[in-house]
Amino acid sequence: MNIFNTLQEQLQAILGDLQDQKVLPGGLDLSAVAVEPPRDKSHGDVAINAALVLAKKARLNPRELAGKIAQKLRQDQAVKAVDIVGPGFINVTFFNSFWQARVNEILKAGKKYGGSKIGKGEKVNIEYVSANPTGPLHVGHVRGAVFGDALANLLEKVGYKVTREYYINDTGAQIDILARSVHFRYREALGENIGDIPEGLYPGDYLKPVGQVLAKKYGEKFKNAPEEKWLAPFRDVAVPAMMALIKEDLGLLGIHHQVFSSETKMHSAGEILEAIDFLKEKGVIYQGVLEPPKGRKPEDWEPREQTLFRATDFGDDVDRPLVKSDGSYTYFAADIAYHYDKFKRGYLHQIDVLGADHGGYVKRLQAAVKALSDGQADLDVRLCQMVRLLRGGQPVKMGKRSGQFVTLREVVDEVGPGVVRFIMLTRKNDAQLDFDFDKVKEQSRDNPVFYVQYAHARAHSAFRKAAEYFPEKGLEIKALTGADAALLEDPSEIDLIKAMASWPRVVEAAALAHEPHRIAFYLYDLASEFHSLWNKGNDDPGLRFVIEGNQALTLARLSLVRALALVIAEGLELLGVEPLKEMR
RNA sequence: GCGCCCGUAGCUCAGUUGGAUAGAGCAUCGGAUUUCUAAUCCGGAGGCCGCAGGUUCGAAUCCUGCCGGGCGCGCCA
Repeated sequence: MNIFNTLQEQLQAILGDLQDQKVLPGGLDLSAVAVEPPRDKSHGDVAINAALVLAKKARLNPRELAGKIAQKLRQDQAVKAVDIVGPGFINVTFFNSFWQARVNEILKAGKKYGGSKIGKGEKVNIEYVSANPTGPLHVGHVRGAVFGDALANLLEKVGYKVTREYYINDTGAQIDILARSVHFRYREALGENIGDIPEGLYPGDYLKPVGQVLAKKYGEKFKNAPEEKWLAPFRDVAVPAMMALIKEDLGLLGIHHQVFSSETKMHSAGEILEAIDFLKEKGVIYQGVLEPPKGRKPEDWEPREQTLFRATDFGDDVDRPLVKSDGSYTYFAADIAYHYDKFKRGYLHQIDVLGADHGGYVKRLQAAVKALSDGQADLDVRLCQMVRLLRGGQPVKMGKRSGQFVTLREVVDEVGPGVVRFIMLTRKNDAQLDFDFDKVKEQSRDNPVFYVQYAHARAHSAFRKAAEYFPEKGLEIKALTGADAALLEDPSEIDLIKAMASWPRVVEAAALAHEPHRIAFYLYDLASEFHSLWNKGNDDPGLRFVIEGNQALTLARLSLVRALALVIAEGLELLGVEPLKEMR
């Protein structure tokens, strides 16, 4: 349960009563009324702004209105105090017993704790990675991959029906380059000395196996044949081979898409034509000439009449071309068809995760979705900024021309999947991120992954310790739910419970904002709260979790620790990180 | 020239979608270890939230204009 939502409902009922009693006018807009944790702990447990928000419309003094609301709030037995502070804030403080009851609630909810149904089972399509199938994934792809996957988890947690999708850009110039590169490897596999792979082609060794497959399949048939003979069949072998590589790479991070959509299919199945016809009927396609972009030297600019989508009607800056001068469709035309396809498959919520260099692409995509769905569907485009790879504070050099990227596999092999995933989510997606190999392997407070994992491991350490003293007593959740939570009296213990009580609210807010990094920050704060409590036990042995000879107190405290471990584990799993029970 | 993102402590960044006296970590200074794992904790110091206006009970957050940085700008994908 989300205590803030519960209180919000209570408050709405109170405001309804006040309206019935003509204290407040009817038909008030209550949407701005917020129930939230105050920043400052001295301001109680929950802050309510209702009086401030409503006073003007009700023509009342805010403090006076606050008094009327407060009076009703005080009738709740869990409420210890209701204070009216400053201009009219209502601060609610609960009895310890209210917080103590939360522990059992968390244990009973188990893995479901923090989940909700605000998604109402609605379908969401989240498209991420979508790297060109020309080679293995490199670091540049990792952030979007992790971000998209964590966001998918998060949306599922709050009750959306999520589809993880990958759009395969399996056509166009770079795929032809792939096929040509593979042709060299094919000749190599036939025993020819090919020397260096020419400039402009993909030089990577990962294409050698593809060459061998082709050699086995076609023998010498295409060895000296003209390109138009072999280009298509080589593409048909190379692309699936690259997709297999990519899926394998993603698997290293625990990422598995459910749907793979092909750009080629958009072209060949006439889906582009269908989408454009559909838009034509709506009158948003026309033949026209674009103005050259201002300010830049339009050296090779020639005015040209082309087929345009009236994107400016839907918030874009200029209308966008759909057909190239050679008569084929633009990438954008295929993308329109693809998003139309998603709409037809019933996705009214669509999310695209793209690199920040695609920022200029966002408006036209949203314009397209708006046009295609008559405004029924929404598209959120999340842009992931670059990751700077460092080693000991120094940038890792990557020869872009030689194709010597640091691969996803290399990164995962060196630091492990959990570390990669967590660190990628320690920044907002649109902020640049430093990834320092040395730092992320460090085992200190500097390193948020270890800090959080260590808290989880410490919790399990307490269970192990308890098992020494109370071997006969089950310490599993079932036994702990019978513990007497009233024994949890220390302010630090109550603080820890409060932190855990806000977990559902954090999950909900992170999901709605499409910001999984909030989970990482929350976990860090929660871990900090736990480490603090742990250390109190060092200073004052009476505050340790395991108290020899006092089984009741030990059980109560272990129930708290168990709840903590549950929340951290669930948070880590949302991020796709495996919680560790031991870190020695 | 236009559009999007960004500007918060010396450094790296949060800031609960408009709340109260702006918070963490690093670095710095001082303290806690016969430990349920000190891989941790407690405390001090550190701020014109880029600048200037505006909106209102209330602005780091919303609006406008500047300054500074990043990305992008017809037939690449």
